[in-house]
This record gives sequence, structure tokens and C-alpha cells, in this order.
Amino acid sequence: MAGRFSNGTTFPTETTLCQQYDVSRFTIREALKRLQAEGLIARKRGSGTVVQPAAARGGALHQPLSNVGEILQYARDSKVAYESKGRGPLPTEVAEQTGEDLAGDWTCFRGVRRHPDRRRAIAVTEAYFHERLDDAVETLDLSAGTLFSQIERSSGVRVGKVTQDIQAIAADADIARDLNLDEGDPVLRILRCYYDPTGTIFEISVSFHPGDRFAYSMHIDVEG
Amino acid sequence: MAGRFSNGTTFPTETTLCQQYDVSRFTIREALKRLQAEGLIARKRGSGTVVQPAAARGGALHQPLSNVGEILQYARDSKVAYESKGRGPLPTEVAEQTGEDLAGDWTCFRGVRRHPDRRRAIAVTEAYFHERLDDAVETLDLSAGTLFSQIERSSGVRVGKVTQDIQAIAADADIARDLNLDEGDPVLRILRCYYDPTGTIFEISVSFHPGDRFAYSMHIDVEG
DNA sequence: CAGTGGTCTAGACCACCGG
DNA sequence: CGGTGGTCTAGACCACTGC
Repeated sequence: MAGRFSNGTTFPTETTLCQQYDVSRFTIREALKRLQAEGLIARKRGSGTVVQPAAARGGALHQPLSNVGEILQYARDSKVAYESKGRGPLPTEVAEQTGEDLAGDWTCFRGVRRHPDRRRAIAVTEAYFHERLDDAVETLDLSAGTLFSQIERSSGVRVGKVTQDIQAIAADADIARDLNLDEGDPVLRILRCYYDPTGTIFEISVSFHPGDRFAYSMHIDVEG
Repeated sequence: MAGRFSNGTTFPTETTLCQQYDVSRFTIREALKRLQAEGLIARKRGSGTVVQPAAARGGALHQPLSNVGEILQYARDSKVAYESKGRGPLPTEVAEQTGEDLAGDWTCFRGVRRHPDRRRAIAVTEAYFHERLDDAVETLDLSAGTLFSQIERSSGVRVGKVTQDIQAIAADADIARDLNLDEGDPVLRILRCYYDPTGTIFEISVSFHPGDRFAYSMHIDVEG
């Protein structure tokens, strides 16, 4: 399925593709669904399938990698002195949001990040590491570098997938205190799950950012 | 499909549901795909289907966006009846955050988006088009298709870059009314700037999402 | 009207997971 | 090993679009 089609031109119909590749209509439709999800084609019943103009897509091809890069980059950017908050099962409010199998104990670290020049905090971050990383966790230097990169180096764990959930919530008492806000003030909450290549979560991080001082921004370049 | 299941419990298997509702496996799978896309269930080959605790948090809707294509897709997916809010310079709160040269007049449209299956609104969107697109803007059909795609077609403008800023803010009176919230409630604000290939912004959109009903989520796979 | 994509049936084989 | 979900076939009927 490597044919090149120009922008705005019509795309072959389902029946055409079925004959051309000698597969069933189901298979063709599954493939077209993916193209549609990526914004590469648009379909309309009765009309047909058309190739989306370049303007309609955002460099969808090399995007996944750059996105992961951005996320990890962001995680590495923090220069925070963490403190250990102990070890145990995952807090229910975190476990509920992920909805995965999160059995076992997790070691929790919590840190407040501040802007170098200013006093006010930019973020409160909590990081949870699964017990199978305990060996690496014990050697952590809480004041040097980022926890993730240390874990990555000393345990050899690799990232297979990252999920990220961004939500606006009201600050609770703890968050309000650390971020110098009032309870109930809007806060950006970013929950990240780091999966290894087998699909098992090995790290979870939750960051809270003050709404008035922080914006999560992404830049997407469109190729050709 | 109105059965109630608790969080974390196992969900009926596909074959069970097929017999129970006397439909084919295809139909069941299509239905389950929707539940999965909303983050309500998680499925694993060999294991089964489990209910996601996502339902526990007030029915917050997961908006899964796995790549940039989907982000743009989602931006123009809206089936919203927009209304024109007039023409003039950009509001200061919008202009300030972009930090670009935004001289000239902009035509503003505003619409409320609802999830197809649900009644409550999940977004208020404001779109601003630069005056150099005025010819295309005047031919806009506010109830048919999406504004962006219409502009794209009639003006021939191309996207060179998209930036996206995500922030948590407190709902003002207007937003609170449209989203069925109280003033001051946390709201997710997504500001997108669309640049042409020369680096000039030609469209800006601002979306407001209710914090309790909407989570911006991205899933990113790392390739080999 | 003929052709499109959307939905659905009734099968089939497979990779994976649990006991 | 049996059962799960993932993938696929070869049909079918429908709503919608364009001519």
C-alpha cells in the first residue's frame, strides 16, 4: 500500500482495492480506517474517498517518535530535589485513572520544581516506580539528575509506550500549599504511564501545574 | 447495552455477548471498540475484557489522540453550528499568549461541541481567521462541514506548522454557562495556532473543555 | 439510477494467556 | 490445554450521493 496519490485527488474505491490486492472488503476497510484516523484520507458515503490536502495533515509520519521525544525531554528537563515518600501499593486515585494491572508495591518520590529566578513553584511531581525496579531505585541520587534517566541507566529498562492524560482539576489542600495557590484554583494535571516493550507499566508520574503560571505546549511541523 | 458493571471487574466475553444479544461477533466488537476508545474498558488477548475505573471519576470523557493527525482531525471533526462573533483586532488575552505579530483584523466564530452520544457539552470553541482570508470567510457555511476545511478549500491556504498550548484556567461566566459549570470551575484551555509555510499565523482556535468531563489523552508507541 | 461507504452475518484461523 | 481477543473471508442489505 505504498502508492502515491496527489492531494485532493480521489482515492480508489473499496471494491477496486479489494480486487487489486485480492483481499476481503473487511481488510481494506480496516486499512482505510487507519489512514482516516491519521487524517490522510476523508471518506463520505455515496461520494467516495479523497486524499486529504497537505494542509489537512500535520506531518503525521515521523510524529510518534518526536512526540515521545518531547515527553521524555520534558521529563528530563526537571531539576528537582525529590524526597522519598515511602513504598506501598499505588494510591487509589492514581490506580483508578490508569485502569491497568498495577499490583505490587511502588516507591513514591515527590518533588517541587521552581523556576530558577523566581520563588513560586511551577510544578509538583510525584513519581512511582514498580517494585521490580527496586534494585535501581535504591541507588537513586535524589538530588542529581532526573530519576527517570538514572533508573533507565542502572536498570536497563526500555520504554515501549508512553501514555499521557492531561486534565484540568481543582487544587486540593496539599497541592494548593506547594504551588502557593488557593484551594479550588485550577490546576493542570498530567499523568504519564511508562510501559516497557511487553506492555507492562514500570513508572507512573503525576504532575500538577498552576494554571496561571504554566502552559503545556507542543509544536508540530508539517513536512511538505 | 445498559448493564452496570463495577470498576475493575471482568466484562462479559465476546461470545457471551453475541449469544446474549443475538448478534454477530462483528457487531459486538464494533460496540466494544467504542467503549475502548472512550477508555471505559481495556481488553487483552488471552485474558479478557475488564472495566476501566475511568467511569469512577464522574464519567470524564477520554479523548484519545494518538498522533498529530488525530489532533488535527479532532480539531476539525466538530459537528458544530458556529455563530459569527464579528470582526476586529484579536482579543488581548489571545494575542498575549501567542507572542507573534498578530496585526490586522480577525473574524471570530464561536460554537459549542457535544459528544454524539451524550448531551452535555464537551467543548466551547472559538476560531479566529485573519483578514487576508476574508474572501474565503465570507463564503463560509456555518452549519455545514468544518470551518477549517472550508477555508482550506476556498482559499487554498496551506498549513506549515501547528502549535498547541494547553492550560488550566477558571471558567468565566460565558464558559460556565455553555459548559454547564459554575464560574471558577477548572477548565482545560487548548489554544492552537495555524501557521502557513512562510511562518505567518492565519488561524487561531481556542477550545475550552470541562475539567470534570474531559481528559486530553495521548498514546504514543515507540517503534522498535 | 448505479455506485459509494456504513453496517452486519456466519463462519474461520491465529497469537496469546490462564490454569 | 481451552478460552480469550485480533484478524480475516465472502457474502449481504442499507443510506446516501452523484448523475
